[in-house]
Amino acid sequence: MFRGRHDHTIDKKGRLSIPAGYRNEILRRSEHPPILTNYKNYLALYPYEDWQVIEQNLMAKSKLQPDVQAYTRFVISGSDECPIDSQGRILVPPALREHAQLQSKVTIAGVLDCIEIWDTKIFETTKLETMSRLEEIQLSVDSSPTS
Amino acid sequence: MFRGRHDHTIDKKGRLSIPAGYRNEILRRSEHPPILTNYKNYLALYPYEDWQVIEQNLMAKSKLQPDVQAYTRFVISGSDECPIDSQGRILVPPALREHAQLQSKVTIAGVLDCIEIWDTKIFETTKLETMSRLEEIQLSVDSSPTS
DNA sequence: GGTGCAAAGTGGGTTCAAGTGGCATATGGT
DNA sequence: ACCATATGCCACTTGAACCCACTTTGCACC
Repeated sequence: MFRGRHDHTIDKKGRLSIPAGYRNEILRRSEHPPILTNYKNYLALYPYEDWQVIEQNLMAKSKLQPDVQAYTRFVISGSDECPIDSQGRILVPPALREHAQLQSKVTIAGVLDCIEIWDTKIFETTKLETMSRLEEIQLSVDSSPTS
Repeated sequence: MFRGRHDHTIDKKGRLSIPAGYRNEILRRSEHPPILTNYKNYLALYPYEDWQVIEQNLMAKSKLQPDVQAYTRFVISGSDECPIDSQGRILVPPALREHAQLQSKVTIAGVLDCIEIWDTKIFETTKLETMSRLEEIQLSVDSSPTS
């Protein structure tokens, strides 16, 4: 399980060091390099096996649904293997860097089964937005279906 | 069960000693280090097993629901393992220290299944606010559902 | 009631590892 | 063959884990 928040910096070459704890957890879970993918305005890093579950869930959906097609295209075409180098860093591809607007200050957030990578400013504003609607969100979560 | 209130000080390194009684209770309940997490404007420390129940509930929810994502991100990225050191202290991570505005004077409150950690000033004003609406709050509690 | 002891809370200093930037070497394309 | 880019490697800095020491408080025993 991934938890916690770490504020790191991404260098001009797009290298980003993964917090040591997460790193060990990723290596422990799978031999394969983890997968980095895009979401709305952030990136997410999955241990390989966990990512496969996501792919299979998408494959199980009807491909005739336009929204399924669009979502699958978005998520899968925006994903890539991201091997961790000997210094514990990943190289974030330019396209993903631009997608998430990563410049220098980056916030790395553990979210149970994956690690999210945000521009720090965007993360902060998103957090404030969540906090301002917290009671409403809690009720919504409480009544939401299980997967 | 955790009860009572203790006023402690958090030092410049972010170390905070846990009242001896709570400490023993935490160690009695689990081998694993407890989990510290953020709420609206304070922190909460859970024995590991109790925290796992919270995580399991979140994991069971559909990850495609935006509100589930937002809530999970807020709660889990705002949480961390907080091992108790040999002097009975925890180290509060910088992000959490800032979140709860902990500077020096800290109030530690036992609240049944967890321990809450507040900036003393904020705790006091919140307490006054609660007292001023006490009858109203009592009625609301009385009519609220059991989980 | 006073004294001594033990436990709890607080502070400082040292060591070691994690994170970061820069340099050097390899690689690939023109 | 040369240049540009990417990858691997090294060194510096900062912060966390650990250890030790001091102060205060509560309790027990004289």
